[in-house]
Amino acid sequence: MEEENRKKRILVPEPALRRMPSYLAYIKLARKDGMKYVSSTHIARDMGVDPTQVTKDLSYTSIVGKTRVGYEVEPLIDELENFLGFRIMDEAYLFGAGSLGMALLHDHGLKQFGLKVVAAFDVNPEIVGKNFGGVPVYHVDDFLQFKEKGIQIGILTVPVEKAQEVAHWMVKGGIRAIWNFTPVRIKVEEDVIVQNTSLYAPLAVMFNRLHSKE
Amino acid sequence: MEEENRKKRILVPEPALRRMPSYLAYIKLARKDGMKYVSSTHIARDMGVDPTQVTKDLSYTSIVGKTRVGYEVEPLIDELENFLGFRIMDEAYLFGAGSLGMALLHDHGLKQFGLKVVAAFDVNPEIVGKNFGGVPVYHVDDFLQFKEKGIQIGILTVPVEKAQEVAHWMVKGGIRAIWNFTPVRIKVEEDVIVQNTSLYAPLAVMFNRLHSKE
DNA sequence: TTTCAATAAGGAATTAATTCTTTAATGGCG
DNA sequence: CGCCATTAAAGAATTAATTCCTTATTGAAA
Ligand SMILES: NC(=O)c1ccc[n+]([C@@H]2O[C@H](COP(=O)([O-])OP(=O)(O)OC[C@H]3O[C@@H](n4cnc5c(N)ncnc54)[C@H](O)[C@@H]3O)[C@@H](O)[C@H]2O)c1
Ligand SMILES: NC(=O)c1ccc[n+]([C@@H]2O[C@H](COP(=O)([O-])OP(=O)(O)OC[C@H]3O[C@@H](n4cnc5c(N)ncnc54)[C@H](O)[C@@H]3O)[C@@H](O)[C@H]2O)c1
Repeated sequence: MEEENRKKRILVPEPALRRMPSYLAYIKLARKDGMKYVSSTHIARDMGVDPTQVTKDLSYTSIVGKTRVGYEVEPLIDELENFLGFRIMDEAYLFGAGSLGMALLHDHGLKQFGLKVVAAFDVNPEIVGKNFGGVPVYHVDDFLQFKEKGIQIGILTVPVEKAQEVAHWMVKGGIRAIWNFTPVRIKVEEDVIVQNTSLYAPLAVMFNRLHSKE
Repeated sequence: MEEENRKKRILVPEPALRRMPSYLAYIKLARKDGMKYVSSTHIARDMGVDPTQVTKDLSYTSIVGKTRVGYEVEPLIDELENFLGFRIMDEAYLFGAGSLGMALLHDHGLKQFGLKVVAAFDVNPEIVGKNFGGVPVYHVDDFLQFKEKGIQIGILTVPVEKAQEVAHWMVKGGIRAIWNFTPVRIKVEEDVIVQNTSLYAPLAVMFNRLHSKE
């Protein structure tokens, strides 16, 4: 029983987690409009989703709503940001400081969501040794020396044909969670977390839906 | 019966569609390595997914595999690209030519996936009237004049507080599919396709999984 | 030639996610 | 004060997605 609990802990469903930032964004807009309470009904109506889904999603957090009025805006924002991990600043390494990697390096938004890139790794001699927005770029071969720093998150923005190899290297150097921007899915040890962010995957869905309308 | 068919046509599951580009990327790598055949077993092993899922996903296309050897690489790439709509060039308008919008405007990758941005719309007088990489920027107020062009796809990269309003405007001007990059979900007519691409949503999942490991 | 291991593919079973239903609470209105 | 409409929340029912199971096929090895 206990073993089961440890292995198959009840996780928050991934679809719910992925929707939560959209609630957060909505509620922040509501705050800007001076609203004190928001209800799942209103959230749902404005976002075009099912109201019980909003309720259920929010119930995974420790937020409790008030019957007849909904959720109090300020505490809801606090709780959501905490729950989603946007309030604790996690440090991360970036692998592959090319056009996408550089964009992320300069992206102010990341910090707002609790992620701070503290170093980048690349192979290109033109950028290794330099600094970009205060973030130093090292040669990827030297990465293992950074293992003791204990940083757990790695952003993968290398060319697709290097993705698997670099992912392996990342794990070897202590990375436990990989934010993968390459179009391929990488194979890593089972306990390493991978989140794929394929920019173009939504296009496949969009085209399919659009074209299947005749 | 027929009515039911029209309304609730059997669609390819969205999760399957979202995975397909990753198969495509993988198979292109295989081709580069000179492989003539790939099997779902190998794809699955290398990508760390279930082999029957690969088979089932590919079965939504018209591809047929060969027992004992797998799928022929060249036809599989052709069929996948066609099926995903990456071979037909769709034209699109971009709304909000800010930092993200500009990046997409200059993104060479888009064309590779069958999307061509032919015009952008903004309100900023500093960029309205100018050209960026051959793409003219018009004032968003003038958008309705473009309706007759019949372009169906719109990319939404305006500030979050303008998202709903601009989305409405897009639909009014004939847009039938919105690629939404803002963190909020927008509400539009039921027959308008929306694909949300929230860059930071995967972070929520990653943090949750990482932190729930104690 | 025969056997065997690897495979696709269809359908069944299972699991996950969403939507529906019911209940209880309560603020606002008459 | 008493009703009513609105809401959260828990659990049931439904639907969607994934994984498992079975079958038939076939290239390669013995
Ligand atoms: N550019 C985009 O808009 C975009 C969008 C979506 C996805 N992607 C994906 O992101 C990845 C990177 O794209 P990009 O456009 O930035 O490519 P890029 O070529 O501009 O950048 C890749 C970087 O990785 C570095 N690199 C190569 N081998 C390396 C190694 N072994 N270790 C560390 N670094 C290494 C290169 O030196 C380069 O700086 C690709 O897989 C691409 O498919 C890019
Ligand atoms: N920059 C990023 O890396 C990033 C990443 C993920 C998501 N986003 C989201 O994408 C959106 C845009 O981000 P950004 O960083 O490019 O912002 P930005 O402020 O740089 O750009 C927004 C652009 O929209 C224009 N605009 C404003 N009102 C408009 C209107 N009514 N019609 C047309 N255009 C209008 C502005 O003039 C500006 O050019 C935001 O919602 C943001 O949350 C941005």
